[in-house]
Amino acid sequence: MSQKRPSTIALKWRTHAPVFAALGDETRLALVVKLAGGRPYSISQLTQGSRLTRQAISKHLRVLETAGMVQSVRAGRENLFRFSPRPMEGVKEYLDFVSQQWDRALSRLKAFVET
Amino acid sequence: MSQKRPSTIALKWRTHAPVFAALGDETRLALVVKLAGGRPYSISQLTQGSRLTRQAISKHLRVLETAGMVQSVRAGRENLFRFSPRPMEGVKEYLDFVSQQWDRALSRLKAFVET
DNA sequence: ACATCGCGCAACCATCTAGTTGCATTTTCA
DNA sequence: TGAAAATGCAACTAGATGGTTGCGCGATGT
Repeated sequence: MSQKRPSTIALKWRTHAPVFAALGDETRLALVVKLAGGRPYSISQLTQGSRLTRQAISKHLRVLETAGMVQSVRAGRENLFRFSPRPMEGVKEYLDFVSQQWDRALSRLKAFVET
Repeated sequence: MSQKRPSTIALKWRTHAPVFAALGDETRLALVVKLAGGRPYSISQLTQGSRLTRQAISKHLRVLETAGMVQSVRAGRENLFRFSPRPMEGVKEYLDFVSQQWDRALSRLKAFVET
């Protein structure tokens, strides 16, 4: 948890923003949660229980795939999608970085007030 | 080991998705990082150094504000914005939850393979 | 062999979004 | 008092986004 990852993180919103954007849709967020359960699902399976069309789900999966959060493998006539954790880890690091920034700012403020 | 707790977290993408969406834009992500530095900024100050219009920045700040990530206070003729950490904390929790789900899935898979 | 399942492609549509410009309003300060 | 600064409000545009429907095609199972 305490890896010293310096300023390489700071200016990478160019790579992180698409991941956040991919998570910014309720449908996609639900898909991510389901796939993070470990089991791969086909498009039709993921469509089951959602009142959306198969095409809609398919499009959402494409978005997640281009964001790198999901990988697809063709298995016969069906296309299996499985979760891919790396982008989310990157995004978590980023949020931790911002939180740290904020916490340090508060500490400085507190130190200043107490003088 | 299956805690029946997670329903408090699991089904909250309805509240988390807007925060992710707010972070899903490069401009807004940059604004968040800047404001997380601790110091409050006015709209004009935040516009400085960005090739966007003041109105564009203003709109982005509105988006961040309705997502709860930023709070504004009127100070004379200028409007000061400061970072608000709670939504980001919630989102971090959520990502941790998904990661845990994934890690446990991997553990189960490993245990299964090793039998 | 053939019906069916799962999928991709394409067109189409409505709405949202990011951005602009123009103008009005309030606050500051010389 | 009056100019300039900081903001708000409104209208508008181009392009992205989320969703649908229709059709065609390769894989599957009986």
